[in-house]
Amino acid sequence: MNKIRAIDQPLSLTRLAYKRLRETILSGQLKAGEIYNEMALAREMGVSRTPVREALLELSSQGLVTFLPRKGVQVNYFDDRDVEEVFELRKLIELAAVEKAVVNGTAPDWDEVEEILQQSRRAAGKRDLEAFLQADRRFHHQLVEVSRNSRMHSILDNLRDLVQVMSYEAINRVERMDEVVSEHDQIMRALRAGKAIEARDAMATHLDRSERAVLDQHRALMGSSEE
Amino acid sequence: MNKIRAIDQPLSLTRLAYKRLRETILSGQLKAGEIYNEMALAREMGVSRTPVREALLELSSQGLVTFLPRKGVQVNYFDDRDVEEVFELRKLIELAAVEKAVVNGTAPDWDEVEEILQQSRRAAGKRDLEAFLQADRRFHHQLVEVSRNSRMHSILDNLRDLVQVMSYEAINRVERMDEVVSEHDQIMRALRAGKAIEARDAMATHLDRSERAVLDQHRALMGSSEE
DNA sequence: ACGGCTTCTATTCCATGTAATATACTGCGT
DNA sequence: ACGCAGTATATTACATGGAATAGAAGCCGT
Repeated sequence: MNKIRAIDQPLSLTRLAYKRLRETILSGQLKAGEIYNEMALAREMGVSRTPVREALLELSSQGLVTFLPRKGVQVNYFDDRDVEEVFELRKLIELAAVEKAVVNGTAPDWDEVEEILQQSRRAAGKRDLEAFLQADRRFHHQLVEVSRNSRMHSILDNLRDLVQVMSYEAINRVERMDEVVSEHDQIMRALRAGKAIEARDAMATHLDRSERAVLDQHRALMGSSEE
Repeated sequence: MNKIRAIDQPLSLTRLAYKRLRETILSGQLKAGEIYNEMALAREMGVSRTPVREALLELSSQGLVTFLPRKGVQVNYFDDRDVEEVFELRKLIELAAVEKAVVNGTAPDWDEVEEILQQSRRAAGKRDLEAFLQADRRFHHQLVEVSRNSRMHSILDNLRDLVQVMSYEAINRVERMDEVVSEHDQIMRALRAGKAIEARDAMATHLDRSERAVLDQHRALMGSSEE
């Protein structure tokens, strides 16, 4: 052990504030485009301004909020161009990841992914959006996991956050949940069969469809989110 | 204009502290592995602890420093695995970027890149490391620029920072400077000729060689940077 | 001499105070 | 009624104060 990686910072108010703020943004409780102020946020969570500000700083460098100098902190909103940029990156990373996964993956890895797939299938059956999103996230997460590149991993996590705020309710359409499950299934089958090209193609199809779903929703809401 | 992007934050002490700290790290003035403390850094640059801390927070989320809870802030050091991770990502991004560049690039774009190449050639001739690094950076920067994905851009900037601290003096070997110029030349020629595959291959070769140069230097210094 | 306990110190982490500033509002003059 | 100036207010950006804690150093007993 000659390397000190990000040490556990078990409970720090900054860390806590970060987690809570991120969740409230991802869940849509803090609305995109709205401007909030540090003091109010701090009061609401019962800590001082400092840890809240530090948490917001981190969220800012992840592209979730923007500091508006003497006005407050704005939860970012996204246009079509943003969606395209994010999905372009996801394709780069995740397509490469599945190809690597075919080489690196072992049976236990596949069993793990299979288990996650089961969870998302159950969640889709119960129409449990929260659980579904979580399982969906873990599925993609796990595939990048086997490619063993921690930086790729954290970039992807960030991109997933962006996708989630870009489209909190896009996936809510019931058909899409089932579609996603079946698309994941196809990826999984190709992976187990060791077919790199097929796996890659299946992932590409999946990401393209997800992108389209997000874009369609954006268009549907057009005009309502203008400032 | 319906989109407020990162507003200019013209002069803020935090921004200023960030720039200065980043530069001192990239230039090796703050040494990898060493632990510094906020107050001393703040005193040295004549501001209070707050802006310095906020700057360090940002550097931390970019992976340049690590907060060690009651000890100080450590400038990150990197092992072979880190080098591999970073270059794996660079390849993903930059190879895709050159392919897109062939499609998107216009004559003015190529002229701009050519101009940058000239600068790096001159810098290499004069053995001016500082100027060379800057031109080298601009070269890669410009190629990603034409792919018009701002997020890809900022990720690449971050990766370049990491490469620079991983190997401040690696490129110092005079042969490598000349090699780099010639490798860039080859990429450039393929781009102008509109040959996507060749451009991609040339970039792949370039990145592979750069990675090797960094790894070689790491191996050469083996043992001296152990803690 | 050495191990364990205690004290001290350095440093972050969090809280709060202060000043600058952009925006909104109010009132007056025309 | 409308525009403009002046003022008030809300909010950050920055500074500083206070508390907790991890690690080092010293001390005592054996």
